Amino acid sequence: METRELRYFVAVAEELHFGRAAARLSMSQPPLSRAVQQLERRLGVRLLDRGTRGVTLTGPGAVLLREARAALAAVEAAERRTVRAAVPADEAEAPVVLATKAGASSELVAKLLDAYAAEPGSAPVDIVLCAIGDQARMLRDGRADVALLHRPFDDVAGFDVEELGTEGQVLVLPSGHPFTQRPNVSLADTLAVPGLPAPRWPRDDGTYADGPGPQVHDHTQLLQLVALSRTCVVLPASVGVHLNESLAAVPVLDAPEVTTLIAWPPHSRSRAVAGLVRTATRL
Amino acid sequence: METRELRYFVAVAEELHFGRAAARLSMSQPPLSRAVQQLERRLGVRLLDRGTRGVTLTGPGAVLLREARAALAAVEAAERRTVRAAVPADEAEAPVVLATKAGASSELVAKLLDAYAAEPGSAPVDIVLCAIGDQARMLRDGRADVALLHRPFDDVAGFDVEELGTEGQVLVLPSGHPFTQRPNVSLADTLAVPGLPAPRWPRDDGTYADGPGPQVHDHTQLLQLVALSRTCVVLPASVGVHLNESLAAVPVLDAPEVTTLIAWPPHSRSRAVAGLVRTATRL
DNA sequence: CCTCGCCATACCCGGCGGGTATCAGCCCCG
DNA sequence: CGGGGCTGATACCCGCCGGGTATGGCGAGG
Repeated sequence: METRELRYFVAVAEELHFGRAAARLSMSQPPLSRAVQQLERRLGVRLLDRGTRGVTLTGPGAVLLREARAALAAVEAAERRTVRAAVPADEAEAPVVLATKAGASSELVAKLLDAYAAEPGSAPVDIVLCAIGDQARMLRDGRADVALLHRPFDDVAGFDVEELGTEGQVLVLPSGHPFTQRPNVSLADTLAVPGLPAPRWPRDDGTYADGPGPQVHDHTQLLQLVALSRTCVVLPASVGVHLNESLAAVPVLDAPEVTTLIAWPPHSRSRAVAGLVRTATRL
Repeated sequence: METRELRYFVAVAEELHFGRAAARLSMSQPPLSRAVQQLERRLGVRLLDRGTRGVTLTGPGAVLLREARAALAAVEAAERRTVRAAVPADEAEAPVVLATKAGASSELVAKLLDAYAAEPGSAPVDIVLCAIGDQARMLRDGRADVALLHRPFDDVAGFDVEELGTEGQVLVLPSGHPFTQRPNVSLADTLAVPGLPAPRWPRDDGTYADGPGPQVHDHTQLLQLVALSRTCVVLPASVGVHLNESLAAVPVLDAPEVTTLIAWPPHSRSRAVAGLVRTATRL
């Protein structure tokens, strides 16, 4: 299988429409149809059910969609890491790229960067602030060398990780909301706070579930919407320390513990990544 | 980057010789040279140093070799898993493929298979006995669904794993060897047993290190060579229980503990794999 | 029953991947 | 010190295949 075929199939499987997929690929529809047919014939597997109203995935098609995304990410990672391994030859030092969630764990990041910079022989660190869920993608396709993730929210499958610490969660509300008088709440309470529907996060494919809550993709945006009494949200306790006066946090007693992890791609050989991980685990 | 280019580069990088690489790819040398040049030009990176006597890898070239192998394994896995997702539709049940080291942990495997078969709704299990180090490769490229590995020997990077247990290690000797009189030995003793050089295992690329010991690639072969007084070896204690009379085992006091793991590819969605893992952790 | 939307088919063309023949550098050896 | 025999690079040609346009078939909806 060539990566071109995988890209074509992924486009069709995501759009569920040959015409739109062809447009996305900047090509015309017939060669795309033909390429997918050839792929199906070569594998001996029907990947798509062609209805008269668009297309649906078969079971094997769904498997291939998932696997093809992973394979394409691996190919992209190969390309990026090769190119990045080449530039430092003439430049001063290869910076290591650390991906972290925008608006989360900022004091942890600051401490980590300070401690690592103090290490002898440490490399410069580029920080990339990601939208929610993007860190894993960046790590997978080679745009980042190392990332801070939060279990159970982020998908850590396929990475090497070290745990950095755990914390409880709090319900973040606009200040003045009746719940802010209470010493704590339960998870059940948080599911249906009167007047504040839960926000909707992007799914892996970038679309949003249906529902009343606002669509959000990063923490800054989210906290702003909470301050505007548009939504409320359960977050790790550490976000609570720096909330401004328009926001309040109430501990959620029975929420699952959140574990902050430092993650890196398997087989990473970078001395800088190793140093960063070692520093982080000693914090 | 197309997988074809990656396959070409990997062939050249492994052979370090365009002619042999071309032969391995069943093509002639000039198009192969051209393809690799195009790849280098497109990436803007020198991957190989062409000397008059063959070829050597540059730093970025070594990075690409490692990344390209992983990417190609991911593509192969995508293909295999897609095809395998298709057949069960008409067949009775999709068998789940369990890879395990030939000659190791046989009683653990037997217990696992019995326990899993007793579970309601369990799928048939195909056992694949691998040469040393092959389980990880089979798992990576989709030939196996789940594998039993041993840390720190096998490379578990990139898999999801559960620990099944740990054990010490023993030195396996031909019976009658003077060391068999001792209650135990130290790791230092095992490195230079008089007359019994350590065996040589295949490296990742299939070649062997230089040295006096015999070349081995699986446990059966290995134990036979020990019985013939050709070598001796440090192995997990569980192999000791069923040694025949021509072999003897002595505990190695300061050898690292060996952890038996059950491993599966990240994002595995198979109900059978999940059941097998659940059964294994309960043993 | 007609029409519209969607995917498949038919056909053509240009580029590129692959082949053969040959060149150019370097080491080794006589 | 010069030639032969490795090595990889270059030159050139050809056939296939990936891409384009035009059109057909077919089911859903009005």
